[in-house]
Amino acid sequence: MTFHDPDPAPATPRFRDAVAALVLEVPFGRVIGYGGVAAALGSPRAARQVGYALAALPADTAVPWWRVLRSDGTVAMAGDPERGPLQIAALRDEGVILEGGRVDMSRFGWLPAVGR
DNA sequence: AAGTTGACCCTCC
DNA sequence: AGGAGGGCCAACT
Repeated sequence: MTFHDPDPAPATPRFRDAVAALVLEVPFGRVIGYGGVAAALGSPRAARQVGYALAALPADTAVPWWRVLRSDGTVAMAGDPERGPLQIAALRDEGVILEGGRVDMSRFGWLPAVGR
């Protein structure tokens, strides 16, 4: 008997996949912070990596990347002429209120395994 | 293999 | 309240 790979090395970065999987679980009308995703993945300090993972998502991804906001509840790429307004519009379309370009994380914030 | 980058976060002035 | 700097971890060149 040969020792086949007990754990097939992920050809693709595992963190990105984990981020995508988690964000994919964010319900409609809810948002989560980069730090929240990072903490859920076990690396509360890897908030930047979360943003980086979302940036690497394909354009046709099913991952609701627009539901991921900064810790302050502001849109990370609000300065982006393309995805900026697009993300804001998507959030408003889901019923998420942006007061002064800022979302109340205490209200719309969602955490996995906690729900509320 | 080492250095640089980055859709962030926290602390200090 | 606003602005600047350093720290972090993972991926890329």
